[in-house]
Amino acid sequence: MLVAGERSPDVAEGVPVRRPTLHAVAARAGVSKSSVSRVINGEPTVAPEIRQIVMAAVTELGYVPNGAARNLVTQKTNTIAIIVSDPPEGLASDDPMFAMVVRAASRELEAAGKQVSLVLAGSDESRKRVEQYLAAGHVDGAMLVSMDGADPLPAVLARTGLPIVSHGRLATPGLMPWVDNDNLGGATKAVQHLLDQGRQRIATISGPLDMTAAQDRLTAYRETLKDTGRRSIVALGDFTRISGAEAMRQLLADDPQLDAVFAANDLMAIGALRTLREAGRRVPDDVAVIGFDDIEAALYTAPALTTVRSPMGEQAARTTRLLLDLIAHGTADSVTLPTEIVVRESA
Amino acid sequence: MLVAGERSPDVAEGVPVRRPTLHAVAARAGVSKSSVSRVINGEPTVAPEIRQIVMAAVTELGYVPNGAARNLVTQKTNTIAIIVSDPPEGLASDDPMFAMVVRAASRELEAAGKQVSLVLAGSDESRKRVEQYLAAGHVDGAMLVSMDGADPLPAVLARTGLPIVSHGRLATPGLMPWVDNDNLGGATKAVQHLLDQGRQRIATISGPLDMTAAQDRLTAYRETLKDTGRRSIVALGDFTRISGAEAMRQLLADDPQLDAVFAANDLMAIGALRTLREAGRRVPDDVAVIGFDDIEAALYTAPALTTVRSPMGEQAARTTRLLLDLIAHGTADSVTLPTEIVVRESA
DNA sequence: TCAGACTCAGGGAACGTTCCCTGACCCTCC
DNA sequence: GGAGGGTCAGGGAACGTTCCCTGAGTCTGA
Repeated sequence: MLVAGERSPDVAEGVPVRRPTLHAVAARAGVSKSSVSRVINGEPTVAPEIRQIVMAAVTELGYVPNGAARNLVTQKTNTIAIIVSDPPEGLASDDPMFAMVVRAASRELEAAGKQVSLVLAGSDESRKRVEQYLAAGHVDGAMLVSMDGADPLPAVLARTGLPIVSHGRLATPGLMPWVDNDNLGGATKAVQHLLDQGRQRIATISGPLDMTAAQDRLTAYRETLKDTGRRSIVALGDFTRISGAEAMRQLLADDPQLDAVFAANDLMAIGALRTLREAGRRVPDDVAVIGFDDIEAALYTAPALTTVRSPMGEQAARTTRLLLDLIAHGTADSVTLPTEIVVRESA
Repeated sequence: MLVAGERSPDVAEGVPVRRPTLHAVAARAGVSKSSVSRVINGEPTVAPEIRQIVMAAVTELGYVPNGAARNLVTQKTNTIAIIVSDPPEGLASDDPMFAMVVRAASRELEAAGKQVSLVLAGSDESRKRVEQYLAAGHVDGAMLVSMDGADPLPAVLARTGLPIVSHGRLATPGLMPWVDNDNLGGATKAVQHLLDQGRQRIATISGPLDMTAAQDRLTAYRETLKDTGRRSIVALGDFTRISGAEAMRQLLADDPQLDAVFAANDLMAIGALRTLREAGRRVPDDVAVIGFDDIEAALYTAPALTTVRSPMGEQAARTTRLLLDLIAHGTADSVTLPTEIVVRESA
């Protein structure tokens, strides 16, 4: 019942309503706040009848423990930061990798009862903020996503002493555990597939070379070709569709006779496909195209894209579990996941 | 200088190092913690020399204020929740909308000095957790993304009294402010474009009808066609590529004579394109295809997709600012953003 | 029957801030 | 010269939990 002048705790009208505290529940139930705390936290050493009385008071008042107070006293937050290096405005903002990774990691963390704090590390000042944020004890651990080699952030964050892992191997080894794909193996398979088809002039569209994934894929391309005495034909992209389209134009200008392209990711392969279509080259008859990642869109290109499957969702999930392990046991081992080739129409 | 036996505060080796507190800084600087607090928070009523001494102690000790303690006493967290309804495992996990919206919103929040808490609301139990999470005072406000009409979450959360806004209009009006596209207008333009081309049998692939965006787009399709005396040909999708491909198959079976399709989003249009190609229909000669959203991938289909541009990034940014307004002023007005048609090759 | 162990509730000190309030000190002006 | 006002530092009470410790009460076994 509401007495005149009282406010229903459910209704907020402008004035913020103070939520009930442990103390209020204790008073309502006629027990100490220690007992209420014990009930809330499911401790066994509490009499069934008291538990029942307390539970009744809890539901009656709609009590929910205050997070900040809890965090303060327990010195943990139950929160994990996902730190994504944010490209300058506009670049690859619909990146399927972002969606897959963030989503898969969030699911895994949710399942482990952790909350997710998403941090975009873009400008230099925001990097400073990230460091402060972690140091402020807002999170129990962090997961780095798609850091490039030039980025000082991993080293800085590693020094905080907080448990941190990386999604993808870092340029600087030993800083923290990571989970990566077998980029070397996957790219080798891709190029080998083109060779097996009898392709003679095999070009590649590389990713940004400050990222280890791009480096590895380029290295494997070069090594594999070298063994056959063929020369490398390389154009540089940045993992976006448009950079793939542009790089393909350049490749066609550099070597009009090329008959195959290995793009370091599917997005760039999709861009390359468009350029080839505009240039009147048939795929795969005139030019074979192979990508990397096997994103869902690869199934819907015309022709459907042959590519290397890298299990992005699983990589994210494994990275998450790696972090949880690190938090729980203080140690965790890096993992490399296998990749496999998926042959469709484009090569 | 480190005395033997001491630990550098920078280095953590197994044992977690306690970070310095306000108290420690005060002791180091030889002032009270009140003064340190004032310096940290940039209050003007502090003598320059004291400020300097304190700042020196702060940098020397590497002090960063503890977030939990701050949140506890100030009753605010500087954190905003982005609550995304998470589809059952696997469904549209590379959704470009997810990436765009989360990214744009995060950028805007970052710029406003807010932290982002990403919450995936999937199963029923996780919904319960979301409610508890908000009630626990972990965030100052929340933004709902792509809630379907059947979802009880918006109503439940609205009752917490916390400032909440919705990205996209909700099925239940009046619950909270929102920012939406002009779906009605955009879909009308799309269908009108097909009519203007002289298309006779215009079908549509609808989105999931428990979402207002899908409803609006379908309604506009129906209304626009009704005026011309044509009959509606509708297949149901769920906004994913594969559902678009499947729906297209069904449409072709239902009416082999159709000469145009309006897909309620680009992803489904992309799926439809594939089915049409497999069925040997030429686009746009035999069948015109038009999508909705103008995602980046629409530029890379063959043929390039004609579509309706809905400014997803701006919608997310506006939704974010709406929330910040709501928090600051206690009130905010819903917004509808204009849409425009983008004519490419497919229609 | 009584000591000792065991069970379980309550009191109260932390956790690390912010912020109100008091009061020291200096300056100005009558 | 002293009252009054203004500036600015320090003390300490919150904020809402957890968790250690004490102690009341019950049970067991000699």
